[in-house]
Amino acid sequence: MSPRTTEQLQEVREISKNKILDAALKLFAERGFHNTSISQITKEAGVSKGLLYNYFQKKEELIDGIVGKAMAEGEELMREMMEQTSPQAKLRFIINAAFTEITERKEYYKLITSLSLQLDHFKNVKEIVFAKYQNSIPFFASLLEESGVENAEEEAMILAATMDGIGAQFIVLGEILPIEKLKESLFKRFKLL
Amino acid sequence: MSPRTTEQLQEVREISKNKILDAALKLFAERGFHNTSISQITKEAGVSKGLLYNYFQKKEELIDGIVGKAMAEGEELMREMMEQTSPQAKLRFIINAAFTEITERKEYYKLITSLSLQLDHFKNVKEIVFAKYQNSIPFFASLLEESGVENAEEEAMILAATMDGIGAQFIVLGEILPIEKLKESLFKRFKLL
Amino acid sequence: MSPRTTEQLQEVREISKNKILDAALKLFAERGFHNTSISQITKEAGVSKGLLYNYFQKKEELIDGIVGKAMAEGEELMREMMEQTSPQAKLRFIINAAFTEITERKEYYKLITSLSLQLDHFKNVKEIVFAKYQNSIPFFASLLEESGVENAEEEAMILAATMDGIGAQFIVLGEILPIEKLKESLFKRFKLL
Amino acid sequence: MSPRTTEQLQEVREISKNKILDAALKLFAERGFHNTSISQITKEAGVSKGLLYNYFQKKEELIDGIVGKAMAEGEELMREMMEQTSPQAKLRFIINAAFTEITERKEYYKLITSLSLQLDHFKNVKEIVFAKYQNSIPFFASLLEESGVENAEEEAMILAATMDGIGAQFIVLGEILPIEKLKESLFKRFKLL
DNA sequence: TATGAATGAGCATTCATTCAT
DNA sequence: CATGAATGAATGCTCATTCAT
Repeated sequence: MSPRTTEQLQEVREISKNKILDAALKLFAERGFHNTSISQITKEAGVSKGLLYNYFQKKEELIDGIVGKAMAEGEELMREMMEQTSPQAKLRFIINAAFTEITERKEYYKLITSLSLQLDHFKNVKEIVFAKYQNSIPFFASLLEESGVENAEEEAMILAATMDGIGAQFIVLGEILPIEKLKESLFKRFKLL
Repeated sequence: MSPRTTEQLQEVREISKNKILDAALKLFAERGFHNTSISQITKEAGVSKGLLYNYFQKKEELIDGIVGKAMAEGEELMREMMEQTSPQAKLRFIINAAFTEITERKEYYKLITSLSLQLDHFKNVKEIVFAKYQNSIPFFASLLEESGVENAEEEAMILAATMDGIGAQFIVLGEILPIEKLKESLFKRFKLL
Repeated sequence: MSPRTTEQLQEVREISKNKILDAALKLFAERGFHNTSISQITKEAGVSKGLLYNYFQKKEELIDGIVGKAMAEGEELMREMMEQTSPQAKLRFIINAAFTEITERKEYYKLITSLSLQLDHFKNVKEIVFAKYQNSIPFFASLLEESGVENAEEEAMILAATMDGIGAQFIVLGEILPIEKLKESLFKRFKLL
Repeated sequence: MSPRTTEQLQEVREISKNKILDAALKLFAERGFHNTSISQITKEAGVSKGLLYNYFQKKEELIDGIVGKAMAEGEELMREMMEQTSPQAKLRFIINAAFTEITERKEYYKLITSLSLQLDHFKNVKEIVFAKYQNSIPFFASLLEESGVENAEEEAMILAATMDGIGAQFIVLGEILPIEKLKESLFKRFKLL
């Protein structure tokens, strides 16, 4: 009855949006974007269709939200990484985190990978990913350089590609891929042991 | 008066099947599997819906045909590679061929990559891909070993992952990725220059 | 401002469901199940295709609804019959009601008969019909027995079969069949005059 | 090479037509008219689609052929019956034959019954069935009369209806229906033992 | 007579999206 | 802010029918 304050409203909005986004993420990861209907999402979120369309004007827009969340999590990881002291420790931290992501949140990782391949259809996401890549490479390069690796920029790109490749192969091949062995290989190769 | 001979019929069928498969490949590559309708395929192929369903019982079955074609092309490439004399030349050939595929037939490569990520939905394809991987790695390993690379099996897996990763990144990033430089890096790294 | 109450919603749903069921019944009766399309039903009901599928998950499910209605009407008839005092009056009531149904709602009766013959395809309906038969025979038998008919169970079965047969023949032959004369015969035969 | 005579051609035509009709009958009986496709029929008959359409211009026309066969079988049965000497024996023969048909060729009987209900869609068949009924009743009546049954015409109609009803119920209820007992009842009722 | 490739209208069904309440 | 009934275009797929050979 009593009119809510702007902040309260804002908070309510945020809660609803998150319920929806969580549900969408879960279902997209489990079943893919095209095999998930808005109905399923609203049911999973315990929310009406109308409400979903209050916050997201098109199904595709949910993707923006999901990628936003993924990016935020990435930021958080970066912060944790910065607490490491040596460049080697930082690299180890990143690689470990990536491998954990790949193996422990396989479905989610698969979703993000699939979405990346269809970036043409998700314009908003595209620039975020581009920026991410162009920021990361120089940073990794500097870490590698500090670690004493030559041709650091090239090596950084190779490192990034190799990790993406391992991730992609793990999605496809699953346990056939000896992923722990591959991680050790990487550590050895970049003198991180 | 008399009906066509079995060979004539066979030929007619083959032509129609190929028209359909070519159209499907083109559209799937351009727009993705889910964003391509049967109507679009038959229109592109200049053929009726009914005819498509004479040859392919479900939309998914088109994938089998396409992957079959891709595999056949792969076989052909393998044969060409075997004409190279030294192991280094063979590896160079493979890597060059892969990079050519990635850059010159980007849309097709993207399709195959997308499909791979959805292997769960394309059971028939799955085993083909698994077999392919499990045959390739030992073969690459033997070539690397003959080239004087240590830990050849591990390195073969890393090489495969790196190339897949470069491919995936190229799909996403396009010309931003300095793909020629990466190729040179690989050649250097595996002593193939 | 506020969403509709549960009761309002329930009512709206019931109205729509009935519009659809009425249209389906009419068209199925006129043209048969297989010769009636969902489009025709929704057009007749003045409703969208989507709405029909909100309430009935498959075309076959419409049959359940229709049979449900028929059964409900049957129950109502049974109640009216029970108001008759003598067993003869009860039997007369049932036979009269059946003949009225056959002649005055011929198309509907034809539909129910057709559906019965295809019970294999309408599993839900099957058990209802089975139960109906197995309950009715003993009841008719007891009425006949009270009326002084010997071999009441056998006679009840014969009576039921004869009435079904008259109904079936009326569907096929129409006015050629001297249905009033047949009714009189039945009444005479079972001493109901 | 040598041109066939008119009779030979005629014979070939008859053989093909019969193969098709047999296949159609079998499949319609097993799966129903609407659930049987022309493709299935031609496959079952070992014949091409084109040939089928040489002989039958529409799917519906197959029904004419099937009913024709059924009628021919009926004629044959009538001939056999006429070999019986007493009217009682003739009636017993007919009733026995009908019960055998119902129980031993259930699917076929079901098909004929279903078709009868849809006579509106199979115009050609309609008049045949009408004629059949109008010829049969007086004949049965005369047999009953000779057997000493009163109100023979009425009783003949009741007998016909009862048998049709038993048939219909057997289709629906199957073994639940004590069909042997019903037959005995009929024999008793019409003094045929 | 006989074949089967080819057609395309038509069907059941799905689902993103809207809007009155 | 929140609801869910309602929409209808679009989809994958079927099948009676035609016709060049």
